[in-house]
Amino acid sequence: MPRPSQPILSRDLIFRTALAKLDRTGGFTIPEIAHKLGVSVSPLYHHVKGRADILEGIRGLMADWDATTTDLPWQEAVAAWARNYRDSFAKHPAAIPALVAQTITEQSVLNQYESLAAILSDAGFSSRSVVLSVSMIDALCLGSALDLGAPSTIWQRSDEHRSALQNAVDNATLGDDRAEQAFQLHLSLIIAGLTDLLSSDLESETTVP
Amino acid sequence: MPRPSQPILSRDLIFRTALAKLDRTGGFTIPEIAHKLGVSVSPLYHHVKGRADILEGIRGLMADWDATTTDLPWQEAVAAWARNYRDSFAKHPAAIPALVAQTITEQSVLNQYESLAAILSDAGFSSRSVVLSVSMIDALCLGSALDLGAPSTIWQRSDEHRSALQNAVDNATLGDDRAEQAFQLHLSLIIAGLTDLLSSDLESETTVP
DNA sequence: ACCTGAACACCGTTCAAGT
DNA sequence: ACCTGAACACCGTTCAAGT
Repeated sequence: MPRPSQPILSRDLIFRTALAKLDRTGGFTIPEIAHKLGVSVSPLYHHVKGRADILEGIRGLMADWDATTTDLPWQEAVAAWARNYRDSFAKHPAAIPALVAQTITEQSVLNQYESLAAILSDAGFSSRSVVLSVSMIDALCLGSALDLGAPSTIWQRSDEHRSALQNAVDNATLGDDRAEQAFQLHLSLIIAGLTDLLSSDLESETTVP
Repeated sequence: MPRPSQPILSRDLIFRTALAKLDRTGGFTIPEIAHKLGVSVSPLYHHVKGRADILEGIRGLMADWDATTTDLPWQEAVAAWARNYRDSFAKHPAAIPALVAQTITEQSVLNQYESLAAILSDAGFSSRSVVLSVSMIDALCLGSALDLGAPSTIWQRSDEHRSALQNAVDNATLGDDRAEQAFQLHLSLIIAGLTDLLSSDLESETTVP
């Protein structure tokens, strides 16, 4: 059974296979991927540097979003950015813990942060406000992503003993929408905060006539 | 060299040793802990169920906070809760990725969430508002903790090419305080949002006279 | 009860050797 | 260039056997 002369492997194929395994089983292993692709383990290392490289490739797959929807008011642009980032995680919740443990090197993702900073900067935010805003939006998206990827056991009802939290969960009738609605509200609070930041930035600018 | 009849090992000792290694090197291994404690590997399993058990033990050590500072207005109680939770992570940034990947089973931590829900519930928040509020505060603390534990590479200056984000970071003069100040502002925004939630909860209550 | 030493079934990674 | 097969240095976990 000779191998086809067409190359079997590619970085993209390896990344997609790993992401699929991650989605289905919550983890992946180099031997698993090799087996799935019908090759032995070592040729994989001809295409990727190692496990960390594969994880960064997966990050790139997930964050591959459509376009920088420009020409929007900054509030909407920031909201779209955050929603997009969170949704890219939401589609692959099982991948989140693995990604979150690893430093971002994937250029496309770094570019996304850059474009967020540009949106704010162009809107007139001071340097300090840009840094604080990006930090908060980053925490929002990562925190919400974790809530999706490994939701706290606190949200699952245990009939052991009545508690304030359990009662709230039972009565809230939010169901599966809990994480989504919390994200939406959280995002709107941050945008309101950014609006205030911008106002005081513009005020102190006029102080220097 | 006979072993002392005094027991050498204990769950607490194992947890502390593992946390110390985690703090120093960013990871730990069962053989490493055994070696550090001067025993072989297997007796560890006489005290802990396995690696996951050790991680939960570490979570318990970290979250072991002083007291439920009651008798505070709910805004301050919530702020103290969040600060306490975040700070407990901040002291052990290297442990965060490992903890965040694992479901919480440690009872003391679950109790903390419970006490947060009780604060809100007692203050008059509706069930829905309690669930949304706890979700947001959870995301805030976890997101900020990750920012501390594995800060994005975006915050490190690379002289490659000028960018909106790099310029902002260079000019912001926030330095090491970036994560701290972002957390503080973020927290105040959420508390402002909770205040609004409570207002509408109380309004709709009076609608039913 | 608490320990030792050895074993098991895995990892990720590398390397000589084939076509 | 791309693959095979085997090896290496590790893991986490278990178990018979000692005291």
